[in-house]
Amino acid sequence: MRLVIASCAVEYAGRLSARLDRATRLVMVKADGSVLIHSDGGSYKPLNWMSPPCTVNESAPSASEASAGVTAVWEVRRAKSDDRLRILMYDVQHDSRHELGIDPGLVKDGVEAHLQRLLADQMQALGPGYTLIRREYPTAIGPVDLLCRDADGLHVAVEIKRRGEIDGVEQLTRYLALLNRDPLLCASGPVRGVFAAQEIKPQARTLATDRGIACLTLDYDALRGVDDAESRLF
Amino acid sequence: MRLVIASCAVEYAGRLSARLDRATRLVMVKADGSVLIHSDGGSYKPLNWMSPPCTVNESAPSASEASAGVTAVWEVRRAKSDDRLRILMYDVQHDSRHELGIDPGLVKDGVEAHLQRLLADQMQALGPGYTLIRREYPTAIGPVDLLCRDADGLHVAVEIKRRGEIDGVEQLTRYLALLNRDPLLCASGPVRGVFAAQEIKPQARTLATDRGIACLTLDYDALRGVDDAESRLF
DNA sequence: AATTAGATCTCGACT
DNA sequence: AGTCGAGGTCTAATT
Repeated sequence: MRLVIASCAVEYAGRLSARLDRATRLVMVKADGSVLIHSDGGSYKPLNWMSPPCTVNESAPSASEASAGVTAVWEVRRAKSDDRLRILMYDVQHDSRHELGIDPGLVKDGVEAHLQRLLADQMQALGPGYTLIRREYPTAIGPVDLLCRDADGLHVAVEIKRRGEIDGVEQLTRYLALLNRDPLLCASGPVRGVFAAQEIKPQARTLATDRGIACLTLDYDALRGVDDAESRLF
Repeated sequence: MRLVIASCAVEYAGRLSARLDRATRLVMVKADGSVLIHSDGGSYKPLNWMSPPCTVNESAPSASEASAGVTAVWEVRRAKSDDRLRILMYDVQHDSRHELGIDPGLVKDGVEAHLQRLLADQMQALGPGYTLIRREYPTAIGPVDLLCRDADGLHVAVEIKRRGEIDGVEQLTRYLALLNRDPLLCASGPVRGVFAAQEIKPQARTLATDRGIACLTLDYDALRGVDDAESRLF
């Protein structure tokens, strides 16, 4: 990885055209040739960049560029497309190279799938007397996260989200409409819905309640803790 | 901006939990307190990060951490949420600080709005005899990009995209269905559709053609060139 | 402030 | 290889 702190101006031409007027920025060149131009604020998104695979070509400025103070011109071209990034370097304050090696990568945890697995293992979190029929119960419009039976023998469809928002409630509503047309499922009574999420937005909660859908806030750490404790018994 | 190249391990806890096992990476601390952890590949997205506003607290490792080779522990906390990023620093190969100042920011060009403006100014790009009725013609389901009349006096709805994909065709189809129920618009004949984009995906073109919607590939540079030439006349 | 739609989206999963 | 859906989405415009 090469790190350059320099006063620079940038032009990009690809899906759109964009330019950065002269200012001091970080220019990061990764081992795969990708280039990122960061300012000292904003978010994790660079001001401008070129995704790999691409090649960087460093050249001397033209006479007119040199007279304007440009000390080097970087041409970054993306392979297999005509995307182009032109960096005009003025004062270079810092320039260093570092060997990083390949990265083991990010290990994620706590995704929706994990919540589903944890909740499937811990039906008691839904209430006493719940039993799991199956995860990913198939319907014509997609799989229902969990299909269960409650203490009274009624079927319950559970939709699990990391963050419970209004479209999740809509999704569950569609499933329920479908499930309630299945005579096998609603023989003993209507199929109920439970909207389960780590965090449920007020709007989603209001809509769910209005539609007779119960809301359940999931405590991920508690679910995981119980699961760990149970697995330690063996 | 502070740039640190170090062997480090990272834990993140927030909407999800994630960790990075020990490896050499770039840790970037921006002036606004945000932290980005980059490997030597991937895209512009960091492996892990903390968005501003947040605070970085550097402390000494615990005895057990120190015995494992940890030289410093960075705790990054996001204000107004319990998001937490813990960075265990091992070998620090590089550590530098740089004053960047505020950035003038990216100036964009070529967005959908610009295409719309250019095409509205250059009705001839649609064909001979076209006249503009209005941009952003309002309907109950949203504004149509351009509503025009062709040489035969028939109304034409134009949907403009940078990249023409299938959902853009669906969008235009919905507009056309609505416009064709307006007796004022389809008095002289059915309202036609034109799907205009810098690049039209084969699937979108097939669907559009199948629905009797014409496709128009926009040459942004040509449109802009003509516009510039025209503005130079004044 | 809250909502919506676009993004040089990125990223992973699945077909 | 292409498509689809979600994202710690982010971002800007609009209500």
